[in-house]
Amino acid sequence: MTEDSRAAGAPTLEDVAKAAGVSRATVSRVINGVRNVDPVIQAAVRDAVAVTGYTPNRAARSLVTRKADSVALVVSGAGDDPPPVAATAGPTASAASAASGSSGSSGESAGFEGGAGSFMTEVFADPFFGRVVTGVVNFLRPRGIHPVLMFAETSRARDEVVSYLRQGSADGALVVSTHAEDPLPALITDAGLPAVLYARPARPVRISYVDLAHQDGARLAAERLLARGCRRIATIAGPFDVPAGQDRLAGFRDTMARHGHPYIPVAEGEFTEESGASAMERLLAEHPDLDGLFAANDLMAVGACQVLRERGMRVPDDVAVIGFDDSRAAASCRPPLTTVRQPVEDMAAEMARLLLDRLSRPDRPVTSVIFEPTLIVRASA
Amino acid sequence: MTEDSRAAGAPTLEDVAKAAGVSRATVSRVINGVRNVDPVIQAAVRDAVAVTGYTPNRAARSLVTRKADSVALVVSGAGDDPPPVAATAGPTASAASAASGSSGSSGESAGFEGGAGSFMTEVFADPFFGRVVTGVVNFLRPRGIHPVLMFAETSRARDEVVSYLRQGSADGALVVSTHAEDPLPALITDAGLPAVLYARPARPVRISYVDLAHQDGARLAAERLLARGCRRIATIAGPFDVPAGQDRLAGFRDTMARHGHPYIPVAEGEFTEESGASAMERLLAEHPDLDGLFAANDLMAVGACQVLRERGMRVPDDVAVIGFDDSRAAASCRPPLTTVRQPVEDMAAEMARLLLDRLSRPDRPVTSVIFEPTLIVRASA
DNA sequence: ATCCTGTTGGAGAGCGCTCTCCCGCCGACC
DNA sequence: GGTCGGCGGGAGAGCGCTCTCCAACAGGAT
Repeated sequence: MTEDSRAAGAPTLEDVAKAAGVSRATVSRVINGVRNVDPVIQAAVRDAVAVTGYTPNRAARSLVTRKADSVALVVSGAGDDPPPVAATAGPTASAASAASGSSGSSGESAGFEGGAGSFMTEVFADPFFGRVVTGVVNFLRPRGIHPVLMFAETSRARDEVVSYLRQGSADGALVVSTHAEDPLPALITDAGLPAVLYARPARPVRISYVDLAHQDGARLAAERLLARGCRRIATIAGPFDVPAGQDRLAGFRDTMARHGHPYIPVAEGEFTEESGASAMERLLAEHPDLDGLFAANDLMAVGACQVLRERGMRVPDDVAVIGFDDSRAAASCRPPLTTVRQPVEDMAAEMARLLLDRLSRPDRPVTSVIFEPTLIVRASA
Repeated sequence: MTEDSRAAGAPTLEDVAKAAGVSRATVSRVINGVRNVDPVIQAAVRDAVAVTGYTPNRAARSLVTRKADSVALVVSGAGDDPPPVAATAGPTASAASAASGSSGSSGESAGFEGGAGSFMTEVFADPFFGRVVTGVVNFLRPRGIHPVLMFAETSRARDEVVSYLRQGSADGALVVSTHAEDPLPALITDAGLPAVLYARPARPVRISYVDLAHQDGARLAAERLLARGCRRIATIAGPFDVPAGQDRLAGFRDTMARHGHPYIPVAEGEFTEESGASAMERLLAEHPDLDGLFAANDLMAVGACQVLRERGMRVPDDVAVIGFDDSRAAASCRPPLTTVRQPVEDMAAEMARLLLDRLSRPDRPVTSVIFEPTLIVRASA
């Protein structure tokens, strides 16, 4: 408790004003640095603030400014709605679905009420999300804005997100969908609430997003494999129902075709290590003489490398392997993975920038930003 | 925009009251379910709410209730203060310090202003934090409380956390320190703000925390190794300046001593895979005939296993290995790691419970909770 | 009938802040 | 010397909500 403040409660503007011998309005002006205030009075006010230990009350300020100075950082999934057509609900770029059945792995712990533990566990299993948080926080923090973490994996949870935003608890939302066909973006825009997505939504929504030029990334990978001299090249694609999966495959095929390889063996994976391993096995069953592989993400590449090693095939000597994302897994893989870097932190920061932009000028048209990938060359290709 | 609401703005209680033909107070009572309200009027109010599309304004509510219905989830580090004595600043239980120099790994990305990217990247590198979030969110969500993510790795950032709490933007803090000697807990309690820590602080602070009975966990590991018939047992300890490191070592030593092994080779690690590997090498240099190993966390155990494999020593046939934490790394290790399970999700949920408890009854004495670990037996021991 | 108790709805006072007015003062210009 | 513009400060009206008080009324006991 600071001393001479009134009964119990924290000091208010009124208290500071009294201590400084000025009006509330003047204190407010000094604190918010608005309009000219006599330097002498300014000093007096600052002293009074220090003496009283005053901190502005955020709720009161929010009430009148109609801004919360916080944004919702939403991790959104497909959820419990009746699935429309394809029930495959594959995870999107880089969000592992952790179908791993490894016994004893944490999973949902006992005594949980929500039972939604598994979704969150999945989300954090992939280092991708941590990179997003890093990028977002780095951008928001210097601007005095804080992210509120929310999960929207059920329709109930989605409603809560929308309601949270409508209450004015957050000024807007940064949404990372882990699944295609995520209904949340539409819900948010329908409610007229500002939001920015990570990655282009599967079905078009009038909403801004940040994405990667997946096709270009796949092109880089293809060119690298070809330049290395690989001639019997296959690819492990991401889920076909996810834009990132489609685009990476399309970009890879196009480039290969343009270089005289119209037919490329493809196995579909789900962006997880396990699915990468099994895809590799399927590929090898039909094409045991492969000498080059492009996996649509690092996790699958790691799974593929493991299978190759078990088969006694050396990477990169027998088979050159290229991943995608430049996740931590890529660097720690044996051998370290050549991969297409997705600048996740920068992209996340851009999401935040777009959102704040939108907040300050709501009239502005909805804009999106596409980032260019780069090839990170390591040992595997 | 909902229809018949007034000019532009969202509908308010007043609007609903008008639509329902009652007073503001009555609408408020219906919405908050307080006191008896005639069922007929209740229905009318609910209809009016539906018609107007009313959502209560959180700021206005917070202003009068003096509650934010949110808590700060703070990841705190040692930061930029002059280090007191030991400059080692080891990471605490389960938070990898990611000193990994693997080229090209994300790290801080270009163009960042804060430059604090690396701290966050480190934090998320360990699945531990994701488990904490899972536990916390699972507990808070059904109660309508949301976590605001904050990082407190510099003294500036710490001040911002305190200020955030003092503003009433969050009702309290859940603090996860990644380093010993973290000044944040003291700052928070000095300001009279409610908080709960994950893990007992290195220097005693009057603050509640949730922790694991590390010594008991170490005892389980020791007993398991002994029961297996191991007789030449060593341990890779955590940093000596971290309570978790000390306790796990003490518990292990005690149990071994009680079973006639007063001297146990010890190598200090830093809770990272790399430090575990190098500790293993040091251990083997002096004791090439080891047949049992207890590593103070899974990451170090994984590093140790790698070294053992490189030396041609089989796990568990030549050397039995036990880790600690039951992190994802334990399950995905080859061979899967026998480990001491730390129920992180439950512990995190308990943190949240303790905090809410404290918020509802601030007079209550500060209480802490210690969880009991369990041994998870897999292939490595 | 009268009184008292219990129940239910309304009036209105704030919560702490911002921001629009408005007013007083001073210097400048005619 | 008068008028006027500009600058700096105060007064006060809310922002949307909760909650205390009070009034109105019903029903039972006296």
